[in-house]
Amino acid sequence: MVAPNSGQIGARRPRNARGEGEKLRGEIIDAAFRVLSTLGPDDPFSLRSVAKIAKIAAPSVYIHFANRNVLLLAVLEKLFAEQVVIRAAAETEAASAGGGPWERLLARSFAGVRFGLEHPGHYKVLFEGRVVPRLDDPRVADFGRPLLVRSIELIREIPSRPGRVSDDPERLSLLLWCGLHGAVSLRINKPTLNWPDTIELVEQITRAIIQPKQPKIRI
Amino acid sequence: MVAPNSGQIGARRPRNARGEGEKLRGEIIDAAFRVLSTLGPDDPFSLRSVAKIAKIAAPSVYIHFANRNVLLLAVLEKLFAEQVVIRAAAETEAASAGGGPWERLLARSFAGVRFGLEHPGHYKVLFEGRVVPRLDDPRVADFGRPLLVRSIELIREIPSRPGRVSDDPERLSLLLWCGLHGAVSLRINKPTLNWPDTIELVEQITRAIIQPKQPKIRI
DNA sequence: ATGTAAGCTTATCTACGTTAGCTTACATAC
DNA sequence: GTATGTAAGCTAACGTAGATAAGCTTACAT
Repeated sequence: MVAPNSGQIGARRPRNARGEGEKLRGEIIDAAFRVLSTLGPDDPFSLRSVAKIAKIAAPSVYIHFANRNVLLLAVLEKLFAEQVVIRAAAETEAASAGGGPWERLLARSFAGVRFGLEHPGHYKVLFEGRVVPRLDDPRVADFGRPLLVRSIELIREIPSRPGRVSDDPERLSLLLWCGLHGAVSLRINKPTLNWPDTIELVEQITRAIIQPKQPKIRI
Repeated sequence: MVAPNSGQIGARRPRNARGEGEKLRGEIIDAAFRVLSTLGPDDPFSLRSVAKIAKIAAPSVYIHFANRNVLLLAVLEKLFAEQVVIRAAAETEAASAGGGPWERLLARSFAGVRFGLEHPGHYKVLFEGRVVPRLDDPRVADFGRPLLVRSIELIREIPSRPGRVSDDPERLSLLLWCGLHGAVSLRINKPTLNWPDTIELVEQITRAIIQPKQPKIRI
């Protein structure tokens, strides 16, 4: 007879009460979430590592998810939903501190960048196509698009100096995303470059693209 | 008895002549190069796939490379060296067409971006940390830094309008890299966004960061 | 004819996704 | 209070793929 929870040293996880089996579903998603956050830049995402974190046997994942890809899709949804919340919270905070559209946009930008630097594993999954579910679920391609929408609205409200490279808020928002994403991605992937302070970096990128009338910043 | 070149359908590769065994080394690197270029965003880079492309048996790789990581390092070196050449060629072309520093910088930017869009597999290896050799070779961290140096020099020579977000050419070059890298990376990873023409994208990003006196562009 | 360079086969150990079917313990019925 | 159905999660096993070690085969230069 082999020890339970094959391959583990730790304690067996207490079984959920009868009728509460669905709890495990959430615990598995949480475990997958944690696995993704600690994944090296080139490590595979395995179901078995998820099971280990969740302290369950690998096949128990199949009780709640048809296969690895379905689990992955669920985690991706959670990750993107979290992004929406994080940025909205940052914007709300800036607004309640009296910030106008420029300050709010900056707050959103900074929140996104800070998240990426603090959670490179998740950032890579979200925006670098790291760990893709091999499903042709149409949702996958459009995850993340909502993040752009709010940015367009804010840009529309920001009074600008002359010298913007485009008059189209949608274009500006795309350019801004390019700059910010590039900053996070490069900083993660080329950490030995001569990186300035994050706030300064975000402000310079956002200012270069948006060219707001406002002069300096706090946040 | 099993067929030679285990697992292959194709013909056996002609053996190198005596004394020319080193040729295989180059062929293996080339094969690895090709494997990387066709790798999906989340596929593992395997020695066996390299061997298959090189039409040799997997263990034959060990004749020339101590292990998978050493091979990877060799391919990375080749990839980065190629980048230097590609950009230098673009700059030279712009220069011989009478371009000044602004046109040369744009040419370099465009060459880098176009490369990324045409070779996303390689781009991800170069700049997104996709497939990392698990070696603490100090060279790995600093691969790519030389690409920045030339950009700094050019920026120093470009007359600018007022309104730059920084006076420091080194900083500007970093910001520019962020913008361009972000554009390539996002375009690869979020292809369903509303992407403009590549030249326009590159020009807008470069112009926003550098704020050159020059008005419009051709290339 | 033979030594040796060039590349091959075989084999081992590890890890993965996934299937099949088993164990355990609680809630209810008697 | 004992039996039992079933929910919850487990073990065992299969087939695939990977990195790598050990040693074998083949054909050319001498």
